[in-house]
Amino acid sequence: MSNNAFEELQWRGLIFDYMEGVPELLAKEKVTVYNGFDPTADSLHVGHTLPLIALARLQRFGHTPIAVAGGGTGMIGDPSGKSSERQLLSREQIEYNVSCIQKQLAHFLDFEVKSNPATLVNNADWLLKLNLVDFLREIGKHFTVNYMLAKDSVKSRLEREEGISFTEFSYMLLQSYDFLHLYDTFGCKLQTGGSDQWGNITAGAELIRRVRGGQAYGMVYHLITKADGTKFGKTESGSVWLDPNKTSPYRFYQFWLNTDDRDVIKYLKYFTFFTREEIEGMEVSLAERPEQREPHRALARAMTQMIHGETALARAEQASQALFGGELENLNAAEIADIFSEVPACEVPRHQLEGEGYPLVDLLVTSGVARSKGEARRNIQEGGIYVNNRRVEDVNRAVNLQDALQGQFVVLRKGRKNYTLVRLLE
RNA sequence: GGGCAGUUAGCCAAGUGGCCAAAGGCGACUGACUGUAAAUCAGUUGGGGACACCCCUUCGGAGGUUCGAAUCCUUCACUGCCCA
Repeated sequence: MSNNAFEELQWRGLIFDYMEGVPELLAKEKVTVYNGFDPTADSLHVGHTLPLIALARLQRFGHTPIAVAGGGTGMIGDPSGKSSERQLLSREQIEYNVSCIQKQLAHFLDFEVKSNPATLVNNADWLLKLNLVDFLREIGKHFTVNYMLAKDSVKSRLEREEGISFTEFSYMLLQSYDFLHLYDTFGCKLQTGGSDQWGNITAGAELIRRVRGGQAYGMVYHLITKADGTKFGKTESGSVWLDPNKTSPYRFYQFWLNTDDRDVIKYLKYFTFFTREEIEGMEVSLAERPEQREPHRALARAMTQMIHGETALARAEQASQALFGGELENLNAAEIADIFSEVPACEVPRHQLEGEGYPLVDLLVTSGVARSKGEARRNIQEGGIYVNNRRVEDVNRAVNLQDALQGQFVVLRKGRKNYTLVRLLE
């Protein structure tokens, strides 16, 4: 670990831009720093963890973190980084989302430490109380429309035909007000965020300077990019969430394990607490023994443990080994049930497999492996379907009781790594 | 309220009376090669079937013209832009 927070974030490649004076501030003072999180869904996803972990890093250097759930700003919608106007969420939905993500936010920070305990707040607590006329007089007066129009988030939308609503246009005022409020209440002097937040953050610092004559700072992180140009944090089945009910620990583990070689070292720096020496060691391993995928494994292990804990990690690893190792016949019923607990499953009455058995094409559809019989048939013809890890050659194959592992399960697989467990019911 | 433009498959986008289950691109799926990577190459991508052949449904909704409509007409809805 470096001996100063800024250097630490710097060598990890996190910092995209910062206001003048930030390195000195972080070196000399114990700073109260905040980062906001939008309640656009009922769970955070992997992308959110970057600024969140960064907040935890800052706390380890003695700074005091504040995580802000955007229960108030979420009512408006941040235009930053969005190419079109967003649908407003209902108030109930936002409140529910806030309650969900607050639990997740709390997981990363230390609230017990005496010297610099973390704080968790919801900006609905102060924003919803605002009175429009007062707000326009006290806050709005400090911003010129010219200034606001010059912000990237607004400018890019003005260039498009559909424009930007007054609602979203006003967003930066609310976020600026947040900063001011936290400055007044907690002495918060630094705001962090993704690089798309630069405009909102500088607006807040500007407001503090004008209203209080105070000096506040901003620092933004790189948006996470992928070498193949696709969006980080998405898989074929959607976003990778922190909530285990939305993304199972097994899938979560697999998400990290499948990281592109070109990105893996970057992610280790971004997301994990491995030291510089450890990461440099993995860089060597990647160059010399790429097929071992040591860095990928380390990344997947660290992230799964951090988010889901030791037990879930052990299960995810065990499942991964069994699934990609192949030998299913040697497992007992309890092991199968355990390993495949992470994998999509369906239930089928045992009697359907009696005699001739259940046509595989139909089983693929009822189990959700294929969306239609045509697709199922195609998948088999292409050689992409496996029953108990054995490739199926015959489109007309049926699955019968002889295929049942331990008399209770049938394991379907599509392609290299899409497993589904069929459970037989009495 | 007025004028104009638009609404085609997961997305973008061609098609403007039959040869249209609908070009092309992206995405996605499968295979080969591999390291559960990348790149590359090949195939597939509305549904159903007795599956190299047939049937059904789909081009914003409803109705109509026609032997025949994604394509023409009427009407409704929605979206965008401009004017008030």
